[in-house]
Order: sequence, then structure tokens, then C-alpha cells
Amino acid sequence: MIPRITIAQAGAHVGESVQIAGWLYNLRRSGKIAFPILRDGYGLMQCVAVKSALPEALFETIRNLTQESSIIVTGKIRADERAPGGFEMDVENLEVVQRVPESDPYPITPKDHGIEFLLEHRHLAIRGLRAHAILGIRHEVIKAVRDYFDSHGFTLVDTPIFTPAACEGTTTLFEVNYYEDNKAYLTQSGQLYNEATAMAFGKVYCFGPTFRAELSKTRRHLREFWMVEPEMAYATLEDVKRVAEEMLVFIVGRVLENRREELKRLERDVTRLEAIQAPFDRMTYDEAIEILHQKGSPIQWGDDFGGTDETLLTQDRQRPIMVDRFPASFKAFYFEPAADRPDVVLGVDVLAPEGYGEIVGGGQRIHDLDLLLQRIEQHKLPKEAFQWYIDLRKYGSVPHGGFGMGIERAVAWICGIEHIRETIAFPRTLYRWAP
RNA sequence: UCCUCAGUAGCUCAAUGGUAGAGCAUUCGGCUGUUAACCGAAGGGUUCCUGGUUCGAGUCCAGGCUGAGGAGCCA
Repeated sequence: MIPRITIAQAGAHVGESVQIAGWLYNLRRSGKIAFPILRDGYGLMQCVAVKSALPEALFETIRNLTQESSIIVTGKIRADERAPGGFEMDVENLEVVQRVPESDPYPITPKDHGIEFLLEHRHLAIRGLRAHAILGIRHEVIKAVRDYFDSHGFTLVDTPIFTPAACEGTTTLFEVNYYEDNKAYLTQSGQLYNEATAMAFGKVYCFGPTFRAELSKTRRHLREFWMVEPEMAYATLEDVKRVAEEMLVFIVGRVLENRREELKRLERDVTRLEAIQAPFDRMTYDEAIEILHQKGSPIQWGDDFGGTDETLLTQDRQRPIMVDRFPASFKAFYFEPAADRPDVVLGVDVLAPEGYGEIVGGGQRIHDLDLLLQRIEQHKLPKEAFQWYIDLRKYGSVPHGGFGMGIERAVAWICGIEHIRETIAFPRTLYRWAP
């Protein structure tokens, strides 16, 4: 019985006859020799089919294969410097599972394509080497995030996707009919629920999709994206910053360890990633404003950073920046105010270098009942909907905090790619939600 | 919602207001070591839509549609 292997395993089978199942990536041929390039999801394998060594009908079949036809190739693995992957396979047999017809050829040719065409054909474009590298790194990042939290005492407690009330205005929420005329909203964050589960487990995290109905149309925005959100009981802003820093160093290290090939494919400057070490630069919002003024930004104290401000702050830095102590005026209702400065809150944003902007946002939450009630009122939020959240401040309230990290922004930064839409298999952007 | 840019062959793009073209893909032919192979040939067009200016519009004008980039927005 000939063993079925993947292309990634070829190195362990040199000199053996094996079988690889995949798709025809490309085909180069002359009259009496053909080089089908096989793709199996694990790598590329150059196959060599020599006319004189094969039955005539089989050689003709190989010679006339079409791009992305599904095939199962049997042959002997051989190390060869002329092959792109270092190994090649001398074809002994080839079974065509499905042949792509010439009348309707595979639309994505090896030459250039525009972004519109690639997004229309995203279900096929994900077969390409670039998408394969990016999505492989995405997988590594997610696995690293989970390994980090799992090995630091955090329990994964998933939070609901359907939520009952708008936390802050319905304009950025997707509304759905839950049943009859009862409305529910797709989650924007699991944080409030995390605050409840943290009181049950001590340290928790959730990881899932989040939905924002914003009319944002930039390289940093998706309408559906994935977010990991840890939350810790008995934690302060400093604890939150330390965990965020440690986690980011850990995931970048994992990608460098396990995904060199993919980074090379993306032409990522890995020295930029190797520089991601603790401690990150830390500054307050006040200090950030001062730096921005020196760099000519028109930003006023009390404004949130714009995209260009984030770029200005990070452009000459090797490491991420942690900015904390923001004006309470533009931050959410649940942030704990600074003890010495009631006009600023204990929130922190982590800005990635190279202009990738905010990848982490979080901070310390209000734990005092009266203050929370006051803030809910100030923000004109429906108190009834927050009753369960208010309860958390009645029954053993403690200082606590956490953060959220958008997976796609982190992956775009680590990959060094221009647009966040490439970091998810099927991106949902403002005007495109298919395929 | 606003600003900017774009729309020509299946794809990526050319074409001074004057005969609509190339490369890739497809088809046919050639080639025993190719590396997005190469060489020769063929087929392939509602130039996004509607209207206008002009002897003549892919090109200029008006409106619309679609897409992209950005702004605002972004717990």
C-alpha cells in the first residue's frame, strides 16, 4: 500500500513512492516532459512527468491538465535543487478527480489581478500563496493568544452574540428581530459579561466575533471582526498593561518561531518583529498630546486620536506604545477615574508601530456602586437594562480590569500588510458582504 | 454623509477628438529540466449606463451606476 502524505511531510519520504492528493497549481511542459506543480494546502510540490517513462495516454492526460483540476499523484520523492521546494516527485501515476474544463477555466491566473476581482472571487483567491500565508499566521496568532491565557490561569468563558440592549446608542449596533417584534443586537464586545464571569473565575477571557455597524471605510475597519478580551478580578490598570504587553510579546515570538516561511512569503521585515520586546514605551495622554503638538498635529486636549495622530506617535518607534489616562469625556461610561485626576480615566490603548494604530484597548473598570450609577445617568443609559451589571457592584465588588484585542489588526501588523481585509477568509466591509 | 480616483477582451492595462491594441488566460502547433517557462499562430469587444457637444467620442460635457482610497465615525 502506497502511503498518502502531505507535501509538508515529503522530506521524511525521500526515495519512497508516495501519494499526494491536491490541485494543479501550475503546469509547464514541453513535448516530452511536463512539470505539473501540485498544491495540497500544505505546500507546493513540483512533479516531473517524462513521456518515455509513462504510458502514452497518461502522459497526454498530464500534458493537458488544466489549472486547479483536482488530482492524486503517485510518485517517488527526490531531493533536487532545481525544485522550488527542494524536493520533487517523479510521477508514476496520476488520477484526475475532477478536471476543470477549458470552456470555463479557473479565473485566477498566475498574473496580477485587481482587488475588486480578487474580492469577488475570494472563495477561490484563498487558494493562493499570499492568502495561505496570511491565514496561516492568523491561525498561529489565535493559537498563541489562547495558549498564553490558558497557561496564565485564565478560563475561557464565551459571551453571548445576541445582546438585549444598546450599551451606547443604537447607531453602531446591528439590530435583529429576536422573536416577533422583540429586538436584539449583535454583540460589540463581551466585556460587560466578562466582568460578571471574572467574579466567578478570577481571570477569564472570551474570544469571538464582534459586529460594528459603523460607516467606516478604511484599511483598518471590518464590520465583522474577531476579538479576544481578557478580564481580571482584583486587577488595576498596571496589571492590565503588564498582561497586554506580555501577551503581545508572546504572540509575536510564536509567529517568529513557527511561521518564518509565511513571513518570508509576505516579504515581512522580521527585524521589526524581533524588536517587539518588553518593556513597551509608556506615556500618558497628556504626554502624547504634547508630542503630537511638537509634530504639528492640530489635536486639542480632549480630542480622541485620529488615524494620522496614531501614525505620528508610532512612526519613529520600534516597539508598541502604551498610552493611558485619557480624558473621561470621550471614553466609555465604565472606566475608573484616576484617584488624583477625576477628569482622566484609567484606560490604556496599545498602538502598534509602523502606523498600524490601536490594536489593544482596555483599562480598569469602575467598581464603586454609586459612581457607576452616576455614570450610567450621565451617559443617559437605560438603567433597567444594566441592572445585572449594577448587581456586580453590590455583591463583592472589587477593582478589576481587562482589555480587548482585535485579531485582524494584530495579524495585519504582524504580517506587515496594507489592508485588514486580507487577514480574514471572508471579509465583511461596508459595501461588501459576499461571498 | 463628504472628498479624491477609477471603470476598455475572462484578467492586468495601452490607445494626441480620426481604422480599439498588447501581455497573460483559452484553442492549435513546436520544444526532455522548466521556475509567473519559452517560440509560432488563431479566436475573443454593447469601451459601465443614459443623454449632450462635434463632420467624427473610449477620449470632451451633464446626470446616474459600480468599485477603490481616505475623512468623519470607531465600547
